[in-house]
Amino acid sequence: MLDDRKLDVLRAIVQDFVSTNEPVGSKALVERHHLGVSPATVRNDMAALEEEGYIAQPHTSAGRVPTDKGYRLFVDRLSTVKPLSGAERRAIEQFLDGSLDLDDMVSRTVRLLAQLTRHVAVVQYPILDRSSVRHLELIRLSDTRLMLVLITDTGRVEQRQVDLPGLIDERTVGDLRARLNVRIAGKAIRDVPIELADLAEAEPLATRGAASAVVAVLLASLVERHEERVVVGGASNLTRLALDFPDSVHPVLEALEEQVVLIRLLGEVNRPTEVTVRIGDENSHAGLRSTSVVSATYGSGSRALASLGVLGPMRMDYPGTMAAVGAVARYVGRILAES
Amino acid sequence: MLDDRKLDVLRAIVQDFVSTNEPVGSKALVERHHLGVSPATVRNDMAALEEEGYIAQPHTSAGRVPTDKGYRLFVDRLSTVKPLSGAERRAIEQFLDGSLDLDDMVSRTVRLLAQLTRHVAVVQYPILDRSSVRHLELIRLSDTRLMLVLITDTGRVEQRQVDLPGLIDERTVGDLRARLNVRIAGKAIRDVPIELADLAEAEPLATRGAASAVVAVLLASLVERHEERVVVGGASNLTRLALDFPDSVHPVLEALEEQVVLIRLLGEVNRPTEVTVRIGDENSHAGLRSTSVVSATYGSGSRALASLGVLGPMRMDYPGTMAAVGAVARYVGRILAES
DNA sequence: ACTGGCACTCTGCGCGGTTGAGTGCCAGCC
DNA sequence: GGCTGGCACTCAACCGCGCAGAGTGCCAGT
Repeated sequence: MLDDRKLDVLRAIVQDFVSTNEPVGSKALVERHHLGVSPATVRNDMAALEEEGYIAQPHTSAGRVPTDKGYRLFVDRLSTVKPLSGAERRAIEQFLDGSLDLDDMVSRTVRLLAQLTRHVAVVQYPILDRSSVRHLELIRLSDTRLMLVLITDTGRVEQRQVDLPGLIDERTVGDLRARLNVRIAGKAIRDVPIELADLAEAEPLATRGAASAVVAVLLASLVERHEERVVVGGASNLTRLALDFPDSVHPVLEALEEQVVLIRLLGEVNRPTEVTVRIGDENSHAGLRSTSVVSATYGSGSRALASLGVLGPMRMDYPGTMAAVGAVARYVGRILAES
Repeated sequence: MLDDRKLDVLRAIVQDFVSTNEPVGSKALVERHHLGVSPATVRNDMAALEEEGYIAQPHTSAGRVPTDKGYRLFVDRLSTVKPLSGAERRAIEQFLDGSLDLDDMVSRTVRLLAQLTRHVAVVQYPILDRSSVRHLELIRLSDTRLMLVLITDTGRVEQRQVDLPGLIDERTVGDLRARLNVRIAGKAIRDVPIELADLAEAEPLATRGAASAVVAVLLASLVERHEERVVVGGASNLTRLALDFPDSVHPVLEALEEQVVLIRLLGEVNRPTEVTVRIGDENSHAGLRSTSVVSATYGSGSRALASLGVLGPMRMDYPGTMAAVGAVARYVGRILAES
């Protein structure tokens, strides 16, 4: 049905359209690519490709444009991974190596991705659920108030204030901190609720109230922060390519401001570590029907922590973008594993 | 030179143009406002206003449009503060009252401002320089590595890792922590360098290396974070009003992605607590020449901590926006003072 | 000092014709 | 059977034109 030459034609159409943003005609095709056949032959192939739904024409007397399905085939079977240039490699290292803390690294990663791909970058913080406890700190703010600081192995820091039912002194705080850390330091976050389930009961009467208040706040914070944080950058790249978005960039920008949408966007990844591409209609959110998302999960070692990626027009340089996203994800993972 | 009626005419022009986004003509003016004079008279006044540079016409045979200078006069002398509606008041309280921590409050504030004003919101974190130390925590990650967590009275948390020159045990960490906190807890951040200048020398020989490493990292983090954090939200409001930006929204979006620009934007505020308006050319950044910025400082008590505001087209509802920004700033300050 | 009237100036819009790129189809050729 | 050159056809984009309408500036009159 689709012989090799037809696939060549599709590949050529995608490449030309990506670089020129104009419907590509049979004549232009044979001129720019050495297909070894005449325009008329290409026209026949194009008719077949259109029949199958890989390309379409905006109007009768115009050239062809790839459809979602066409891009999909291109990404799956017709594109070869484009290795990063040395300069790009170096940029990644230089950009990320000086990171001070997790916040800093995430914001650097966003800027880096946006700059490298010239698209909108989206980076998710390491998911709390998949991290483990490095340390839980209790700080006495007043006689009846503690601050609770949870530090994870991925460098995330969560803090909450706790109002206590009674007075507490510095020494009792120290004891409680020690007992809590014995129980949960090094444990996976998702196991913390189990580990702490019976802590309050085991406490001496004097600290039982304080202990259960602390545990309550801690557990609550682990649950509510299930909504994970996502950072966006490079939004100005949208307006630079405004003409690629038929219904204007407004719905896209709106979608980018909803954390929930972004999390779903990155979360729908199937296979970890691999670079995933979602094209046009494959995105569940209505406002993103004319965009493509290239994402990858990052992690330290074999553990997937969260995802990052970029979002751009369907007309994008898939091989280059996929290479960049993959490389950044790997590098971020490596840095997290080291720290 | 500018009698009362001319000012009335200018006010009417600004109001009409803000609501319709079309050059306003003399006839439409007398119809929509009861000025008590004929179009011809208004035309004479308009000619005078144009002479003085308060209004301009896009082309001959079109109506008039306010200039930067015209908006400025409107804001300074012609507009009356529009009180917030009860619903708006309630929205502010409900939105901000449930804040969990500083991060959460800042992101809520951004969303609130964007929603209330329907413009792009910009919120700055409390400036480190103007906060004081609540507590400095040292956490032993390994034999040669500490994590340093600085908590300010405004709820900011800064963390850094410190590599030590030698081994350290849990107890020594505790001693060092105690001595550090005696020195700096409750002190203004800007005084910390002075307080710690001679700490290492006073330390017992065993911990001197560790102490000076910690102090070095701490001081470095206070200096480098001089670049303060700013959060942006509601960028999709830009594209909603795209036609208000003659040179497209692209340069505006670009400017919004540069922290430095944003910090300058909010930092140029002159008098604290009051709401400040910067119109068109009054903004130093080139990309923001066709925007207006309404900002205010917020603080707890009498101390100004940082600024927040919104950015929108010059054609904006100044009285309403100024009221909203002012109210949010006051409320944020109140919450910070309580916590 | 204000008003009505009038001539003038432009932008925006709709119309029709032209251009050119691109297509589909068909008959002929290898 | 597959490829090619030729040909008629289609349709968006462009251009020039004239018209309508909104708005102005100016002037003479009240």
